[in-house]
Amino acid sequence: MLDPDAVPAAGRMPGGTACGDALRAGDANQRFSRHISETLALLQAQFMPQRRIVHAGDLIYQTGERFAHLHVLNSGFVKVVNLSFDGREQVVGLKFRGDWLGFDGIAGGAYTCDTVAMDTGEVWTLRYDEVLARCAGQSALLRLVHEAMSREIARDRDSLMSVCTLSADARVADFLRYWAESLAKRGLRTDQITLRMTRAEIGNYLGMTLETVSRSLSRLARCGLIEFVEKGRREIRIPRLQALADFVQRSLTPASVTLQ
Amino acid sequence: MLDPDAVPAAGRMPGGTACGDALRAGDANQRFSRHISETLALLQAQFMPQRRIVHAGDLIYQTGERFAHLHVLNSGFVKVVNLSFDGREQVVGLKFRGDWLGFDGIAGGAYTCDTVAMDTGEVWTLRYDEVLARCAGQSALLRLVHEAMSREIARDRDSLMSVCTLSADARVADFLRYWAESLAKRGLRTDQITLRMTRAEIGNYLGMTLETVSRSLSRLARCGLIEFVEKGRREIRIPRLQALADFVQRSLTPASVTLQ
DNA sequence: CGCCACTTTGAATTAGCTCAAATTCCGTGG
DNA sequence: CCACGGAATTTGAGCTAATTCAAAGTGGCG
Repeated sequence: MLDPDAVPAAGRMPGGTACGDALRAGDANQRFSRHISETLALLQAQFMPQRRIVHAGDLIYQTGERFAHLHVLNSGFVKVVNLSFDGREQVVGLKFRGDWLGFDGIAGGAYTCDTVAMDTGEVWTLRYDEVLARCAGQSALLRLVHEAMSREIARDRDSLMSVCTLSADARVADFLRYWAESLAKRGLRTDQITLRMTRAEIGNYLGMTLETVSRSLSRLARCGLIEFVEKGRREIRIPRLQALADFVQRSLTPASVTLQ
Repeated sequence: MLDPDAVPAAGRMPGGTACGDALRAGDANQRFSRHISETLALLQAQFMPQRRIVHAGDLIYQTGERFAHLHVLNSGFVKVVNLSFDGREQVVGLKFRGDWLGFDGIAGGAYTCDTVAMDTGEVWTLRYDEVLARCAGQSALLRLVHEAMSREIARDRDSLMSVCTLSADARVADFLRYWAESLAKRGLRTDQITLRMTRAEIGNYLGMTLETVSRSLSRLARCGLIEFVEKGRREIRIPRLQALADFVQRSLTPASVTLQ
């Protein structure tokens, strides 16, 4: 039987204690949260963006649609879905408050994916030509846009690494960890998260079947890394976020400990 | 036994003939090739970039290194490798002439991956602050940089989709198709390509083992989709690029035809 | 209340992995 | 020029993680 508490602070930074890491992470999250708020404030002041309330299932933009606008998520959750012309659908990204949408359309003049709201939220829409024009005068804005694109590139690579190197259980654990971390960066609680996706969507995003997602979640719950909040299995408690991260680590050591 | 010629023009655009598609693709490639040349000319004129010759194995920049420069590949081939702190290595991208390197470093002030030359080539290095400064005055440059980032985002998503939705054989076929297409876009011949990567590197990039890559290549060769140019199995002939693309399509239809 | 979408779990199957051995290629030094 | 050694590749055989197929179970909502 696996004891998730056995390896409490799997050594990342040689000198750092688990507590120290947590504090530092907390600082970083606060900084990021402030960064988001400042970004939104700046955009609001500069652009008077068109605001739109979206509900679960609403399309924000669509593959093939002519690109003319960038969007910023002020609240809610969005999934990014790539469609191949042969009919494959692939969830390729998740977006949270403060994230930008639509960069994919810049190069070809048309969006290359669908973006779908997974919950009620507010999307701000900016004309790209206006963004470009103001970037010229305002280096702060320019930096901000570049940083957003850069983050997206780095995040996409992490996704690929996760899919390519982790087992199904570890991928699901890492997905939950990522989701919780994204909430933490926005100043939200992370001990309890509400998945806005079905098992099928999660599986699609992680490159596995919905049954495997379900089994992995059950295994993670069985050994106490997560708990299902009664009634509805979309609500998940994460008693110790670090334990999830540790599990991902352990799952790829040679002397691999597995869930049971 | 699979006959790859059985489905010569698997319907993509309803009204398009295979020939028409090829011509249109040819046009697009020429446009892109010109676009690259113009980009390089513009950068050369604007920045007098520092030029550096790299050889196979040379590191262009490294994970953790302070970010201050963007790079543009003037010639050669580069792989982008993500390193996780727990020691995993993941090839997350391939770069060709005209591609930019280093966007990942913008957000955090430090590069988040290694970039390694796979062949002799020339890298141009630009100071990021200088790029920013000139972007302010020159909308053409600004557009250009944004387009490069946008392309990278779109491409990364395609990678993820490929890994998540395709079988091993299809993934290898799609990898070869992508490589050939990248050459085509740069005005190079695509009927014969020299892989600059070992089976292990390809497998890492595609999320499979080196043995599986080898087996898939053998299968693709057995049914005539590719041919090994004698002496050394790095050189691969692709008699009909479209046949490779068709194979990827067919491999995911319900009535799936498989290699033998 | 009953339908429908989602989820869980089991059993059988399989694609891809691991381990192992043989082969080929290529650079190096005699 | 050829022999040697290490790295890369190929191929086979057995195994296993994840898939597929199937059958319940659960919850939300009209």
